[in-house]
Amino acid sequence: MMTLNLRTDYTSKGTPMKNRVREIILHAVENAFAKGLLKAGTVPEMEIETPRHDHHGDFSSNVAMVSASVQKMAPKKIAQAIVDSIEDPGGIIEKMEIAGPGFINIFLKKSAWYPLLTAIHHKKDAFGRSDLGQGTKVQVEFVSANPTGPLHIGHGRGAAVGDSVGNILAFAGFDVEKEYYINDSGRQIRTLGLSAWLRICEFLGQDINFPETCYQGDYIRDIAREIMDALGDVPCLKPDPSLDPGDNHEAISMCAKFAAEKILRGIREDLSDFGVTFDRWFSEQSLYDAGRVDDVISHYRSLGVIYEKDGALWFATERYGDEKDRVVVRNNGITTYFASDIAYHMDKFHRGFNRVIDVWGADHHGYINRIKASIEAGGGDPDNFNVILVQLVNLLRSGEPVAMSTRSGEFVTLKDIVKEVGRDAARFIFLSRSYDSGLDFDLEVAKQQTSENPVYYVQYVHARICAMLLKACEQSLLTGMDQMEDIPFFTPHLLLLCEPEEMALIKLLASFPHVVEKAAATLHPHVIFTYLMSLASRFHAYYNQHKVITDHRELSLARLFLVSAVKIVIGNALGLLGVSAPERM
RNA sequence: GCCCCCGUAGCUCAGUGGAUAGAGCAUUGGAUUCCUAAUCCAUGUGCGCAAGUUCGAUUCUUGCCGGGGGUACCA
Repeated sequence: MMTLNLRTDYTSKGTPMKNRVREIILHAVENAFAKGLLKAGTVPEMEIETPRHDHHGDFSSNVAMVSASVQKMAPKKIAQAIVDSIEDPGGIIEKMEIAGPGFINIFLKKSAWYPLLTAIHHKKDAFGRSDLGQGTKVQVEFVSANPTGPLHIGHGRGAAVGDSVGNILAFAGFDVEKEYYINDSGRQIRTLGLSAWLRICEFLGQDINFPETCYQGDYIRDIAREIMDALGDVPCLKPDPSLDPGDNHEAISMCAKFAAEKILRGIREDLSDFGVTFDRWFSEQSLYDAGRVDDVISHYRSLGVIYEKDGALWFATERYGDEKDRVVVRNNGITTYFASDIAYHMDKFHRGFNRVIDVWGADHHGYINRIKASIEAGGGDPDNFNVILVQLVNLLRSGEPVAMSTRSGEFVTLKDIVKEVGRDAARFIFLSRSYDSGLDFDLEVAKQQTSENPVYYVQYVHARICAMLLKACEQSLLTGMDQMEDIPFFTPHLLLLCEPEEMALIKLLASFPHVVEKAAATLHPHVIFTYLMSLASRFHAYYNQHKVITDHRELSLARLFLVSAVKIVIGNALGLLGVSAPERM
């Protein structure tokens, strides 16, 4: 079974330019049918693609090749018939060539591209938006770390991915809600309470054997002290030599509640410092309190999907493709996490989400099938549930692995990382690779303000352009920073933009909406990263080769118009990744 | 054993059913009287192996090899 069984019924609108070319080609095929150059019929599924190489044109179509079997003609002859039938009322085509095995390569006039720059200035921070999602309600749930300890670097990657996927989907026309699921129920929370309680007893002078299964980190001691300060007068928190500390259930549950709330506040704060906020924090305990878990169990029991065996209750997930059936209530009467997960995911769909996306660590992949099974058994469509599995992060310092052990409590927290390397650098690196691959995160590299660090490479573009706009203002080329965005009253002579580097930049800007759609359709934020790197590279090359502000006033204005369009797109793309676009560096 | 991810340049990784597979780092050599050198330019015998589908496969399928993660009445 595919991990990411994506819905494919979101059709890309493509870029306006690509669509115009598509229409011209399709019209030419119809003409060729009418003229009898080709056998009339339907046009097979064809593509208008952006070729890798400039000398293959601005766009290229494989229509002749995919038509070969139907037409029973050589692709090149079909291509010739189509090219001979082209009509171009808008006059956007410079020339067409038939190349390779039968590609039709289309070269557009430079003038065809200029309106795009105006469009970017009009749309500003909305440039790149689309209605791909058509308002589909989608929930992205991510991080959802248990409130038993601080967030670590793996959570950081999940946070960056989930937040960015949410941003991208919203930009692509989905109605997005971001949610954090709090596992505030169950054994881990009890263990947390026990850990804190034992530390308290230790402080109070009792001889304690601190079990390995308890949380070892120093933060537990800090919390224990806080509990003593805040609740020291509560009777059950007094030492009682006649009672084994592990049996003081009242104290343990009081400590658990206090500790979980304290840790959760820390998590919220760390995420907020990381630039990640949620629309909703959903408590697992609230499902139990509302009886939802029991309801779900009895519901599925009545459907015959949950059955009793060996004193436990089992969910028949194997019927729906899982490896084996799974326990929902153990023979000691305690529910498993799977039970509340079923109720939780049912609740998501009941809340009206048409699509549910969970971001999990890759070590949880075994859960996908059972959750899908529970959705299908409940009459839902498991394809509306997607799991993004985020592979592990290797934390390095100058190429050497940083020792991390959750059990000993010695690990670098997300907070530490953000403090050391900064929010922008951390987020950019987390999103620099596909989450399908493991990620090396080197603290020293992330900290460096040099070319080795991609975040500065991209942010520098934005800062450089801002500096230019400022200079233009000082020279009275522009009357204010807003002037460039005041398009209805001012459009420079864009025909002056005719350098190859300028055309390359404009074409790259034109592809941004398509890049966003691709990122949204595949749920892959690194697509935005890759785009940013190539746009930044194009810009820096242009900057080094051509002066924007020159003695030639009209040319300067046209170039400022171009680079401020670059600034807008860089800003929009960085925003999707949750990275800031500084005005100076 | 079974499941998931990965295998592309010395290293870290993008990418694609098609026409000459890219970037960063590293190496070596260059560029600044000039809008920020956190920059640019030059520099490369690489798609793990083997079958299959296809007009065409690095891309899709299967098998194998190698790395990582999972495989509890744990979370």
